[in-house]
Amino acid sequence: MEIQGLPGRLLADLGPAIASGEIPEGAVLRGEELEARYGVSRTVVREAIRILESMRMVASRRRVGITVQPKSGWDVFDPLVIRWRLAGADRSAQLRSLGSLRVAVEPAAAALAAVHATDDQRRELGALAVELTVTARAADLATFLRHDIAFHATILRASGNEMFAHLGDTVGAVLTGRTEHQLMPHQPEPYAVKLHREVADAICTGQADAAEQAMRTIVQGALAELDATLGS
Amino acid sequence: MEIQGLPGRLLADLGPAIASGEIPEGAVLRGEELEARYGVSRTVVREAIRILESMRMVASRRRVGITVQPKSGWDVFDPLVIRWRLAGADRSAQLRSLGSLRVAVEPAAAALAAVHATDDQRRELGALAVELTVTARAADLATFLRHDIAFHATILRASGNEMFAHLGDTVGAVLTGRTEHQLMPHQPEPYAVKLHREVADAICTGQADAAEQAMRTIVQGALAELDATLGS
DNA sequence: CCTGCCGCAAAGGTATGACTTATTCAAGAG
DNA sequence: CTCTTGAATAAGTCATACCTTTGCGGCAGG
Repeated sequence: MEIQGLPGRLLADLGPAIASGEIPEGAVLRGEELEARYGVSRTVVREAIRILESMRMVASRRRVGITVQPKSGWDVFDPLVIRWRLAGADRSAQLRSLGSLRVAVEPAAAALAAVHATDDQRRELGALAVELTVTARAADLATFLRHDIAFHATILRASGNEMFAHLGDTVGAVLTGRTEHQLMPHQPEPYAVKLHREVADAICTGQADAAEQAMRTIVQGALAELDATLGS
Repeated sequence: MEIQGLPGRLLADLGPAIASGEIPEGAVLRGEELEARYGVSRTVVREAIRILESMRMVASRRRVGITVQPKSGWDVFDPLVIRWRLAGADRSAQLRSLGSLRVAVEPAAAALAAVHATDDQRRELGALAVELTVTARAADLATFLRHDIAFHATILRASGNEMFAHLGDTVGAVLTGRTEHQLMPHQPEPYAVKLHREVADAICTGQADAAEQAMRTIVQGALAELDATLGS
């Protein structure tokens, strides 16, 4: 999953630092300086920088150096960028953006899933809905989270749209993040769990509209809760 | 915008070749071979490969080489990947995916824009709606396209959500692509143009629901037309 | 004092050779 | 037949040299 080797270590250090604003927009890094700071060769520095450049987080120009680009230009859909932002000072802004994205995408995905899901996927969703209900009653947050992530990822995958499917990991990161940072009630709300069952039912029985509506209620609720917790 | 230098040239060649399936999944490239084929040094090859690797299109392993990864793992939101796929054999699949994404995102963006757009952005939208109406009557497809792209990009930006905003270029690529490949009527449909005016009106007057509905009609229409043209 | 030309120097870009390390595969020992 | 071991291979890293672009300062001329 991760970028390997020494360039990976550089990236794991520079990426979060830039994402969090610790290295601010407009800052200039020199390759030679990075070589010294990390005790690596030019090759390694250049490869790491190239990757950051392909994410539009930095731009490297001759006679100037490597300048940190304005946040507005970054590839905000890049999984690494999302993770780095979720980990740092930008966490709440990133959660808000992703919240809106979920409100847009997940209901549409649920509707498509009701039409396109395979039998296995429908079975899987039914099973996950049951698991969610049980672990919610038991207040087993860790297991609940795992199944919740699987639930949403399965629907995104079942939509049959590759782009939706790829948001599965991102949604997973959101759910993990909000659980880790106490942005959720200690025990999942029974109403939310009921809605998950409704979504699963609707998808299993091929009711696209019902699936879309129930899912919309879920993600709108999540967004509202987020806004409430983070303040406005 | 583009990746510069020799690695950029490598990328511009390998990326489309992989995206189009010309270099199939599972194929193995050797660094040394690429050096020879393009007449460049290791440095250059490695940097290009690193970028493809960060897009999850290839993976490089010792003693094995550089293997092309299954399409299902690619960073399908990366602008380069999208462009490469739009340019090659995958064009229709990519257009379908993006069509669904638009149906999900643009109505939501329109609703948000009705609330968050600045005065300048509302003015801009009004002006663009007028331009669309005029150029549609004149059947000036090139100008129409330019304004259409600006229209959708402005709404996405006005939504206030950075992730939506970044889809502006992608939507632009879709609109350009379908015009270039005769996936559109020779003269824009008057009804579609009317809907654009409705969206602009609704956003200018802050009517989120109306904006969302009109926009949904637009993008659903575009998707339906696409499905009809590409066949099923 | 301002303007424009010119050349230097600083920084990234590319090339290359040597060396390191991980990993596959096959040969040989048990 | 299995397990171990070793050699071959390809990527990973380093150090160095040289090329190319470009910003800036100085100098000449207006």
